[in-house]
Amino acid sequence: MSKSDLQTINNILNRGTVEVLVKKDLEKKLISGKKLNIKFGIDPSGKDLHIGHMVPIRKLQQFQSLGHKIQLLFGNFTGQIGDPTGKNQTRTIKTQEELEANAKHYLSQVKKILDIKNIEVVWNADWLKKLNFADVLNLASQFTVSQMMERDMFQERTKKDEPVSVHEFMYPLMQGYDSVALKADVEIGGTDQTFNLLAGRTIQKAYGQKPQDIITVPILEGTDGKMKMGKTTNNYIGVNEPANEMFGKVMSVPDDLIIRYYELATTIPTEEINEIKNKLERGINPRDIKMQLAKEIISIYHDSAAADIAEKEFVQIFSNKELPTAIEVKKLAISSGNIVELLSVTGLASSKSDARRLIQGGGVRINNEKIDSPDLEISLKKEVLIQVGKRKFLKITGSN
RNA sequence: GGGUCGGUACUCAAGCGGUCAACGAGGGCAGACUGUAAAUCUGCUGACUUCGGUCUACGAAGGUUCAAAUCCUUCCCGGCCCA
Repeated sequence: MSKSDLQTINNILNRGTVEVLVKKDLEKKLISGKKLNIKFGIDPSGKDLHIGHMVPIRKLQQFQSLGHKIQLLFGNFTGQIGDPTGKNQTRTIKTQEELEANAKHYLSQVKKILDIKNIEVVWNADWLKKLNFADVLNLASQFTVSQMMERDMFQERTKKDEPVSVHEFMYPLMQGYDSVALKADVEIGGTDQTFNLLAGRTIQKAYGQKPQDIITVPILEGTDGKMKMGKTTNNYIGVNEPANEMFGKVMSVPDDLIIRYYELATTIPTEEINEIKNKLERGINPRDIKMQLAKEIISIYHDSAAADIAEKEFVQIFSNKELPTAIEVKKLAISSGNIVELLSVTGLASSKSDARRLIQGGGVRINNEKIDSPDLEISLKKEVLIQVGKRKFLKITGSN
């Protein structure tokens, strides 16, 4: 076993993990060099991923680099029920084509980190839909109601007088049975998955298998630094976002999250991160460190050239308060128009009322001059530059 | 099945016949300051408007009333307690 392999094993077990159960067991397995089945479950809803989603993916990549088998499991069966982690909405059943498109979309995003040619993609409906009621009862008999209710989320919901449906108890059973079907040696998930991951161990034992080890990884906080990264909270950095967007978003992350982002969202070695930590403690401007971080992240999802350009652009717009190099140009089929109308049709404001509010709040500039009247008529004979807030720029030209 | 409490905007949460597009808080957006950090301060936060208003919204559908988020009826959904 090479030195770098040992390094990777150390990373697997210690970097960016919350819990590793059973750590000694897993360590032994890893050092033995035996090929392991590494399971990771995905909800096939076809969403766009953000760098928070990539935290466990990065962990998978570490396993992959040691030659272990990555089993990406699309929960097309479980997806119909919905993990109680989210809101208890009845999911619409998706067609086969939709599911496949979603999986493709998913893989196209994780391939920036994972070698997707070398993974096994599986669908849990393949085995779950074959189970009959007796099988389900057998699975259910592995747990007591109190054990189920121990799950923190159920506790919370009960405390808040929110409903918990019986079928939600089935979710960990199914996920656990998935581990049986895959003969998983290790399963990875966010800390919110701990219960489900542990259920896998119980159920594997019931089926006479050696229980999987589990690794839980942190849920990355979003750019607001408070809530977990997500689309609904609008605090995410999407992996498919343009480099400039990424740069700005990383810069808006609160200072005290810099190290966490380094640990969870980059491949910078731990020793270097410690150096950065030292620098911060010695009072270096966190802004400069954050710029490094932004470039680091962009290099992963774009490349280092794009990262440099994004940095220049950022300095230009926000430090020097100059215009961006490239501004989108929109052509309209009119020769002039009311400013409120223009803001609304170009999407710079979500409605005419919104446009009026923005103008009254002093957030709109035309050709670099602040305007204050919503009745302004704008001639489009020449190209007009509209700026809304600090970061929305648009050039409009008319029909003649 | 019985009892009881409840369902209000992105979230929490007031309001309990007119002054309610709906108090307040959080979030969001914009402005000042700044490092697009934090903290702080200010304004805005349903849509349309000839800026007079108009329309749509307080679980759903009906009804009472000049007037309903507020009262009545039925229905749907949920919590808790009892069985």
